[in-house]
This record gives sequence, structure tokens and C-alpha cells, in this order.
Amino acid sequence: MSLIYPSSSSLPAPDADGEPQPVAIAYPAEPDGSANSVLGKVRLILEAFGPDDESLGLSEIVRRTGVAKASVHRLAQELLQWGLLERRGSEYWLGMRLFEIGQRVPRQRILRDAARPFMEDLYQATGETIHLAVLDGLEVIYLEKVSGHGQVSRPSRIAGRMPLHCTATGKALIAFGPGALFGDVVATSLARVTPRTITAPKLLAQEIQQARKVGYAIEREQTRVGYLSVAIPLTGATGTVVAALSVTAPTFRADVNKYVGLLSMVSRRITKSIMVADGGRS
Amino acid sequence: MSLIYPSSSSLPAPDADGEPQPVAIAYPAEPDGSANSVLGKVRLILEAFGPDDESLGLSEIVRRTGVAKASVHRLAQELLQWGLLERRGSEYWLGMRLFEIGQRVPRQRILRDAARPFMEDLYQATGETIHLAVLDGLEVIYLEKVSGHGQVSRPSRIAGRMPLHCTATGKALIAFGPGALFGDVVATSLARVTPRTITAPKLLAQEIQQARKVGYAIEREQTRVGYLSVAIPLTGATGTVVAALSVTAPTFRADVNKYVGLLSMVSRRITKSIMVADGGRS
DNA sequence: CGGGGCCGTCTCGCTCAGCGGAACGGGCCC
DNA sequence: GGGCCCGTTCCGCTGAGCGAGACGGCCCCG
Repeated sequence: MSLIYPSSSSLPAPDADGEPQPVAIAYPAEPDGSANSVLGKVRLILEAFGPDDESLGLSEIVRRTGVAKASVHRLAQELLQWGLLERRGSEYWLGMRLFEIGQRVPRQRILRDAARPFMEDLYQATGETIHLAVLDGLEVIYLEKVSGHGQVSRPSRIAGRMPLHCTATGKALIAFGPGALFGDVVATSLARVTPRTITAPKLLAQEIQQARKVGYAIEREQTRVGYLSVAIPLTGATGTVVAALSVTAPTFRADVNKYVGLLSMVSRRITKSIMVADGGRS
Repeated sequence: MSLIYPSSSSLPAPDADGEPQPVAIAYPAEPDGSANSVLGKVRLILEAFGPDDESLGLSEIVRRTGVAKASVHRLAQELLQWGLLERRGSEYWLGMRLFEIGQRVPRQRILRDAARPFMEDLYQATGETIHLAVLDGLEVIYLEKVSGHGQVSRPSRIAGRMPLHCTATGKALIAFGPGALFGDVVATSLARVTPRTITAPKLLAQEIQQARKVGYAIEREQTRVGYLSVAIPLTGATGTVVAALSVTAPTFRADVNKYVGLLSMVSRRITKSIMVADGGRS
């Protein structure tokens, strides 16, 4: 119960994209002691698929996971039958059922359903990218994104993660979310994403203070050069901040005051909508 | 390789919302023989969460799955650590990591990323609900939905399923998708969803023929009284139909010709966009 | 053409991870 | 205070899971 913000659990060492690793122990290829259960193996197998991988062959999965080939094969058959994996030729793909189950996760479904139409409104009013983000561990994770045809080279993704200190949504969550969060964030080193990213805890504290004063958070070219974002917190049924909503626009045409006005108007309506949709806590 | 449309695998007996079932066998509470593996149990546990359940207590999970309490507890601990489940108090929730992994499923990610901005355009041009659907088993599954504030009592859902014979997207997929599909569909009984739903195979065949002739499918009050939908197929990189896109509007203000025009324009652009994004098959 | 390498698949005896009945302690309501 | 249901924990048994290894097909290269 003292777990305030849901954690992302401890990934042992997802993959380094290359060979297993040069462990001195003569034991075959077990990264650590966390894969001795069926579920551990299944986790390794499913997480062998990176965000950009489309499909993997059996041997490739064996290479990435370090699990014995026969085991991967056996488990893959079972996952296939469940629908968590699909197969074309001899390539395995993450299966549709994963998508289906993933959409049932209440923390995203409730918020997203409530926010979605309003994000549409915001997009129509601004023509810019709208993000809905929640806290997960010490990162934001994007639940939803509404945008147009703009071709950014490395765009944000739904279910993608970003650090808290360089995003507007992240700063909004630090400023208005769980009290202990700021401390936890500055306890880690603040990665420099662009030349303008804040890496000094003092400066970050000032920005958070400013955000608390004005009621919204802003980020100028701290995530991507040429773009700024404005974010506002969303309050859930229990009165605590559960998410953040942001507008991201190219700096040359950004109208911060307009975004702030629109966001704060929409924020209250979404909160009301959440309370109706979800009597309990969300 | 002769598996043309990805199947939804065989759910043994998801849940009947009530007691396990009155099996004559004296054996404790094993529904069938499919739960004897760790993965089988995990499947039962995760699928114990229905589309509308927010959280379940441990005992409730035990009741729904028939798995021994100690086993559910142990597996839940492991799922917790992975992040597939989360916990508040003593209630278990489907976890954020499920959402994350689900968003990596390529069959939805690629299509959705390509179609999303165009769906936005369609929504702006019509003000009506836009659906993106693919075939899964003998149903459509919605990958994406763009809509406004309209408060329908039992709205469609992202990742929700619908029969093929009563939806515009379904008929579009029958008409332009895998050749054997029509036969498989009429081999089952066609459920009556509204008074206007087609339940006679002959009539359905006529509608499919009509759709093939004009290049789009239409459905008038066959899914929901007071609404109609128009759908068009989307072609993937290999030239086969992989999805369908639809506009749904209240009959009194629907402008079918306008929708057809917009859809067919957008369809070609999405296909082009898919080919760029995904060199291989999708 | 033949050999070598990599692929996915399958076998089979060992063993330890997983199992689940049972006991426990705490909160709630009658 | 007693009964009930909750989540948690214990512990000895056992069969599900394991993985080294064999196998056959495919492709590339000498």
C-alpha cells in the first residue's frame, strides 16, 4: 500500500541486441537466476520481440533468450495455441490476442475512453499532436496520441516510454502527482536528450515550482529540437492526479497561451467524465 | 501456410460468469484437460478478467478459473513481478505491461500507424465514427476507432469483436478477403443482432456480390437500430486485402455517397503508406 | 555433386519446479 | 464470540518440464 506509483518491475537485462554476454561462469547461457520458471522463460520469449521487430525465427529467439531450443519450441507451440504468438512460415509474430488482452488493462482503458473525444477536440482546435500519458515507474508511458500526417523522423509511440524530466507530461506529473516523485527522479541521473534538456536537479526543481504556480508544465526543445510541449494534469475520481495531457507543436508556430487555455478547459471536463465512468478509484 | 486468416485459437470455455460447471466427473474442478500446464493456468487467470472487470480478488480468480488457490497465489506473485498484473490493496488488476506488449503486435501496429492520420481526416470530414478492422478467426476485431462525444449506450470498442455478417467491415472483408471465407461464415449460423440483421445465407451472398460490384460494403441497421455503416477494403503490401475501414452514422443524417467517395480516396493513400512503411508482407 | 552448416522438429529418461491439501491469522458481520 | 471468507504460508509428493542430443530438410558453397 505504500507503493504509490505503479512500478514497471525489474527487467533483469532485456537484451543488449548482441551476444548473450561474457559471463565468467561456465554455466551455459543463463543471464541470471530469474529464468528458472516456466513463466520466466515465457517472459524472455515474449520480450525477445523488440518494439521494432516484426517476426523472429525460432533460432533467433533461442539466441536472444538463452533458453534451450527444445524449451522455446515447446513453449512457442503452447503460446501459438493460446494466440499470444502467431506463425507464418517458420517465423513467429506477436499475436492478436496480446493486443486484445492489452486493451483490457483498466488503467489505460478507462482513462483513454474518457479522454479520447476531448483529445479529438484538441486536435481539431490546434492541428497539433496531442498526447495522453500516465506515470509508470519513473517514466511516462503514452496511452494515446492524436496527430496528423506530420512526418517526424523518430515519432513518439502509443505505449512508448519517455523520461519524466524532459517531457511536459512528465513534469506535470512530477509537479502535481505523488509527493515523493521529485526526490526519486533526481536520485537518478537526468539523461541529456537534447542540448536544452535539463540535467541539473536545481533547475528542474525551479521548473516544477513554476509549474505548480501556473498550473501547467512546459518543455521547450528539451525532448526534440524544434518542438515544444505544454501539459496539464488530469485528476481522477479520488482527487489524485492520474495522468497528463499535452499539446506538442513546432516552436515556430506554437501558441502556448492558446494551448494552456484549451487544455485547462478540457481537463475539467475529462475529470468530470472519469467520475461518471468510474465510480471507484482509477 | 494454408492458414489464410489468423485464427483466434480455441478458447475452451472462457467463463459463463457463474459457477464452474456441473461436470459429472468426481474430479475436483478441472473444466477440461487444457489446464495442466503452467501456461494453461496463466491463461485461465488472465482470461478470468472479462472486458468489463476492473479488478478481481484472489478468491474470485480461484472461483472463475478452478485453479487451486495456492497455485493462483503463486502465479499471481510471479505475474505481479513481471507487471502483467498489478495490485492495489488485495485486488489484482491487469497490468500496464500487458498494454505495452499488446501495442507491439505488428499486425495492429503497422496498420494502425498507417491508417491513423487518415482516420483523423475522415473524422474531420464527416464528424462520424470511423473504424479500422481486421479479420481474426470468423470475426472482425477493431484495431482503432475515432469518434466524438456521442453517447451510445453500448459502444463498440477498440479490440472488440463483432460478427462478420452484420457489420460493414465484416462484409467488406468477406467480399474482398480470402476466398474461402464466405463458405466458412455461412457454415455457422448467422446470429440475429437487430431485426434487420441478415440471417439467410442467400441474402448474404447477394449483398457480397453487390459489394464486389460497387467496391464497398454497406450495412443498414443490421448492427444497431438507427445507424448505418459504409466500409471499404484496405490492401496491404502484397496486394491482398488485410483490413477494412468504415464510417458509421445515424441513418437520419448519413450521406452514403459522400462516405464512399471519402473512403475510396483515403483507401488508396493508406495502401501506399503501408507499402512505404512495410516492405514485407503485413 | 557432395559436404557442411543452420534450420525447425522430435525423442527420452531425469529431476526439480510446480502442485495443492491443509493449516494459519486477521478482518468482518451476524 | 463464533462463524465465515479472506489472503498467505507450509511442506512432502510427483509428473510436467527439461534439455542434450539425434534427425531430416534446406540452402549455399566448394
